[in-house]
Amino acid sequence: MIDTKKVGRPKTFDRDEALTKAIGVFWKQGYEGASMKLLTDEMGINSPSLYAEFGDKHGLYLEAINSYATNDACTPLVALETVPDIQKAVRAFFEAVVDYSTHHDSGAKGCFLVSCVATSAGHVNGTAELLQDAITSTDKRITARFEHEVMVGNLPQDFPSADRAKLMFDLRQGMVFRARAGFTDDDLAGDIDKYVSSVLANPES
Amino acid sequence: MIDTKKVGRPKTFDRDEALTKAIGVFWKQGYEGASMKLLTDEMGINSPSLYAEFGDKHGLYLEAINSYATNDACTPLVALETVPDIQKAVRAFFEAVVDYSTHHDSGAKGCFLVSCVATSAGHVNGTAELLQDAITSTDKRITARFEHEVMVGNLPQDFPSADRAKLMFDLRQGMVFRARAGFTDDDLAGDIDKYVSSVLANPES
DNA sequence: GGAATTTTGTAGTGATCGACACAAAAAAAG
DNA sequence: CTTTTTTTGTGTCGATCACTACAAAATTCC
Repeated sequence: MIDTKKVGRPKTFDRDEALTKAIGVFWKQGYEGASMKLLTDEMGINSPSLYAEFGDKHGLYLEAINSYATNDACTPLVALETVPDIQKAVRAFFEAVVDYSTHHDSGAKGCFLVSCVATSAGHVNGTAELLQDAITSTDKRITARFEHEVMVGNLPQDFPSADRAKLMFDLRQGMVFRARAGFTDDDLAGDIDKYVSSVLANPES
Repeated sequence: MIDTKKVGRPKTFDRDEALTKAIGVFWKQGYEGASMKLLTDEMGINSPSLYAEFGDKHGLYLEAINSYATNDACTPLVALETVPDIQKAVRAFFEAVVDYSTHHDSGAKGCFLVSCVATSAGHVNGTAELLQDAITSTDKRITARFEHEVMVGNLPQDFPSADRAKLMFDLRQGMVFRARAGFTDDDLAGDIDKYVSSVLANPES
């Protein structure tokens, strides 16, 4: 019953597709730099449709952040959580980060949260809170994977899961920052080996 | 002969002070979010003075980036380069990062380059290049300090100076990102110990 | 088929954007 | 004191900003 018929003229756009397009515009242009004209042109709808669907530009922005945080931003996390071997899993995480920060479909470089939302956290209502949530939940998901590996004996008992999770996520911000500045996937790929080693290194006595 | 008398009505503002104020506005609001009204109000000058001094908004922005890159952004680097003991030097670097990303005079959080310029790198001419330069030169300065310590025997001969420099700088981006999202100095200070250890850890066999 | 409902596209709204024209003001030069 | 030079403050430019009023179009309901 998903595509239930409704009274009235049917919409000519898909909500999620339009939201995805909006993310790309915000990502490239920033919040204020993403004008309504740029947004509606890229989303393929007229502005009255946008306002009827998302309220206003600010509402669209918050929805874009939520959508990104629960989709795009998660692909490296999914890689980390699904690859069986922990060493390969951490590698897969960084590889996914490098890949989408240099080759995203929208053409934008870096990370939407780091390269756009972080800026708006200084002055756009509600964005700092969403950022904090995204960071905290990511820390926890990475930590959970490490703790699981400790429990099954693939990482030492004294492995500091929470600390290394933060280290791993913070290293990611550095990589996507470089990607935003114009470094290529080849530039960044060279760092992955060392970063995997540092993340999984045995705790020093 | 610095304060040489010149013909004509004297300026009522100091160029560097005005530029510092402008950095604060861009940092908090982003490039497009920093309107001429916000800028001139904060800088304490009228717009014709701003245009006479900096050309236009874009010119002011590029000068702000250069000024920041050669002043504020360098205080952690100076700490790293001046503290004799390498362990304490790396710690001082991170402590400086935490301090100014959570308590900058302007009231802005995070890092101007990461939280504002990185966003504009997607669409404002000339900014991506300045970012790349800042990243590359910082990598080199950190590397130089490590190489020196290797030479004098305070770090092992096989210490991967360039790799650890990148790791250290990338970790920094993660910390300032957290600061921008609203994490406090206390939140971030707890990570410093572990990050120093990871940066200076002996290479694994 | 006609009424009801919803979305569409057109064409704007006042407000604010970045940028500037112009003349008064304030200094040195002659 | 007059001239020259430079900066100041006021006022405003056309363009673009986010946003919306309105009527035609497209569907279901009865």
